[in-house]
Amino acid sequence: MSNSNENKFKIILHVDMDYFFAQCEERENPEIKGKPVVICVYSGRGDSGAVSTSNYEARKLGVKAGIPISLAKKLAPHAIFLPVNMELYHSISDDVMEILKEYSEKIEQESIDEAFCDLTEKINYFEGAKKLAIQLKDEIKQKVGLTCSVGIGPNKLVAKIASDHNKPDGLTVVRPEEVLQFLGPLKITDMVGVGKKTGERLNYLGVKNIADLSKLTADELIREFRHAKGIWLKQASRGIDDSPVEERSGTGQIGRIITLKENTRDLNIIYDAVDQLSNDIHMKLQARKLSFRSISFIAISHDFKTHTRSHTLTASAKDPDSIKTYAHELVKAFLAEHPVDLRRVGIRVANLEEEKGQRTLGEF
DNA sequence: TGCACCCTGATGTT
DNA sequence: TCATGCATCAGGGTGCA
Repeated sequence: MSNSNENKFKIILHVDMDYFFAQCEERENPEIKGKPVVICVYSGRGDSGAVSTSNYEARKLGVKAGIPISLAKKLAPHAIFLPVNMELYHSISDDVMEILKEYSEKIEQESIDEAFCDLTEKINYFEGAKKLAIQLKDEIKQKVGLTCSVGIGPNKLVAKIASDHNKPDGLTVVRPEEVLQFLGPLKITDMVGVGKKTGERLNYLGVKNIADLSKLTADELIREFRHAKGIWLKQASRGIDDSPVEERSGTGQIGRIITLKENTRDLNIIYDAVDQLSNDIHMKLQARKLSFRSISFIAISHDFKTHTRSHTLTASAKDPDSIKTYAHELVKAFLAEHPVDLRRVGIRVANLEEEKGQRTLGEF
């Protein structure tokens, strides 16, 4: 079957590193392999915190991303508990992305451990793409020492669901004519973009799997989820997705959030924390030569409610003092309105702009 | 009235 | 049960031509 002369579908590959953070740690300390490994984000309140991710041995015991560390310790008392080491994971991620770039110029890094690769121009039939995927998996295994799961489909949506279909160390190829058959029996929460909340609402409508979802009319879905999401669900349920694989120009926002040592509304303690976050944000902006035009203060109160206060500047800024000054104003305004103790505080900058003077010659 | 932008909270994932 | 740290998105509000 030839694609080049018909050009009716694309060939998209999605790579998803298996239990990434935990696998990185296994590579660094081979002696922990085979034991349950739990990667933790500690909040700084003793053993309090949440599980970032875990390996399959730990998952079998019920230890999965997002659960409290205290619960993880009850479920898997003999597991290896390690703090996150983002520096290591970023460095390994860079190595994987370098390999991926050898397979296509068109790649889109989706997160630290996932990426899309558009093979349409490289290969014109799915069997060839499958051979490339086997080669890619092997190269990552040899050079980086980690396994990954790969999905291949006629678009990003299907490729991503396919990579998730058979893990770890899996390879799933979904040809255009197999899309409906592949998606139909899957749970609605297997669909990218359908999480717990949306899943519950769909369950309420009698939808159990993607085939059920595809039977609902666009009107019914729009009535429940409003226009944009309704249309998207209708299309996605039939495996339709036109979004291109494109290099991400970087994130649209940069944020940092921390948990305070104890719940408080003491201005000095909150200012100290906010200053520390502002310095971190400043360093991230500097590293990427960006300035910002809007800034938010994020407050999670003692009752775990999230609140935000934001401010948009008339001109962009980048210096640490500006971040701190605006952040302090937002903190004051928030506390004046909310008589609550805060558990976590965060700062986020958005409307990011390339620093002036960083333009390339081509733009002149 | 339509549009662009802003602010906020919900959501998804780890 | 106890509950991190990020990013993205959608909906409602507001101001302006």
